[in-house]
Amino acid sequence: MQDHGLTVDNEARASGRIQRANSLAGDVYEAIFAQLMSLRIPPGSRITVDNLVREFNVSHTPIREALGRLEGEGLVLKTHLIGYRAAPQITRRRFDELYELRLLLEPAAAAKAVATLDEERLAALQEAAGVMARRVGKDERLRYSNFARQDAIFHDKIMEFAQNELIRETLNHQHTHFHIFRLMYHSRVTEEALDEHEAILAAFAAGDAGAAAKAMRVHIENSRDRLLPAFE
Amino acid sequence: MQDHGLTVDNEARASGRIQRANSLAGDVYEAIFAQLMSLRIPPGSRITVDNLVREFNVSHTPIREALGRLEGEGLVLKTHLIGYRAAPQITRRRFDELYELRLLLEPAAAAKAVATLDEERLAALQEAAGVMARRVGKDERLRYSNFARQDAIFHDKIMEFAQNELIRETLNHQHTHFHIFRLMYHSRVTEEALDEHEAILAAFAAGDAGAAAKAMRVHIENSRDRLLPAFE
DNA sequence: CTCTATAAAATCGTATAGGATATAGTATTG
DNA sequence: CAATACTATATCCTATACGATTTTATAGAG
Repeated sequence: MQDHGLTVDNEARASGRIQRANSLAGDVYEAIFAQLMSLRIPPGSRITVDNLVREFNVSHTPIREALGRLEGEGLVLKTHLIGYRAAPQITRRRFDELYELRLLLEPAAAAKAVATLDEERLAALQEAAGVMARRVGKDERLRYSNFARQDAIFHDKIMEFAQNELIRETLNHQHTHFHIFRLMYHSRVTEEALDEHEAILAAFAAGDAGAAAKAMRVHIENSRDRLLPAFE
Repeated sequence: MQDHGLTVDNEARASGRIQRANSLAGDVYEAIFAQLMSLRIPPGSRITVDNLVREFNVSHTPIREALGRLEGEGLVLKTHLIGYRAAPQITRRRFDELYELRLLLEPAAAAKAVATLDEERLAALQEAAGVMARRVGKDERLRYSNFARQDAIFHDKIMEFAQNELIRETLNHQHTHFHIFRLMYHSRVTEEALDEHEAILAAFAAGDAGAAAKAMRVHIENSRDRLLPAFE
């Protein structure tokens, strides 16, 4: 048994659960994915198999398989006899397209989610909205990172309640690219974003589908406008 | 040089174009993809690496890489120590979700496309609408296959004119799954579908965005209802 | 005859070595 | 100094071996 730096699941073995350890290829996939999401591999940079072989202490085979999978997800590009590289940073055009997509899907989802809400779900949304974490600011960078994560959860929870897994997956997939973009130009936490989340919550609490859709639309449009300066 | 059965590009060599032959992994990917799309590998069936090794006369490495890519695209699933298998047939739930997604995106795209139309584009749509090929029926199965292809082109062209590549890619990606579903329960060509295409065309020709959106919505809803019996 | 347990076969996952080709940098030559 | 040739590096692909796991076949017990 070789010692590669990837996470191993000892818990599964210990707790008598079904023993189906992850494949090495799967672990490698997650490791590279994490590096892409954390910008340790910046957009557009080259990714060589040999470097990963040295870094993870793992053979070529699982690495190629993992890179293939990342290619299929569009997070990594491949050129024959050149090699792999991280997907380039999002363009202005792509940015606009993404927000157009979000505006078509998320307000409708918000409206649809209203019908499925109960006490418990509302509470879950309330927590995810990040209203609590509002004034926990010390390290600006860390604070932003928390905000980004909570924002993602909030939107995803709404998608979950809207009961369309396909749309939810589609948006989550796009979110990975968006996440990287947002980290590159990591801004500060905007109080407005939290206010907008509260506005959406209020519409949910009131059970007003139309208001929920509108609040979501306003939120997304404002979000877009807040990020737009990154392209200048 | 080994002799595997995969397509090689002699044209590139002949025509003095930039010489960048596909990688073997790329060829293998396309070969497997084609087999999935043509049902030679039916939904849910196992895909063993060794079988592909024998079939293509290619070593493990490029095959694993190609399978990884297909996994990333969701066309193939992998279970550790069990192996790969083709993605299962679409469920009723997924079917509904897909049509909900289409209804959110395609009518809006149709409306948006209207503004970009000119003579040339209208003609392209007219051709793709399949009005011409209406009465070219002999072999029912072949005829349906033609219809399916033309239908896909028609919808994609509209997405192209709507100028949102992200949405276009998203729908195209889903279409691969849909295509497989439709082939499994391959029905007959419905004259109604062609009528609906003409209705969309008429709205386009009139430059009426609202009517285009509505015609598209009606078309998608009818398409859904026509396929629904497959689940009973 | 059915069920269980063991053994054999098939498949997957991993690792390693090496040949072929393309790119890039360096050195040599005109 | 410029152009060409060569070397080093990196990549892709192949081949092969072996361990681990699952599946299948077979034999024995109830």
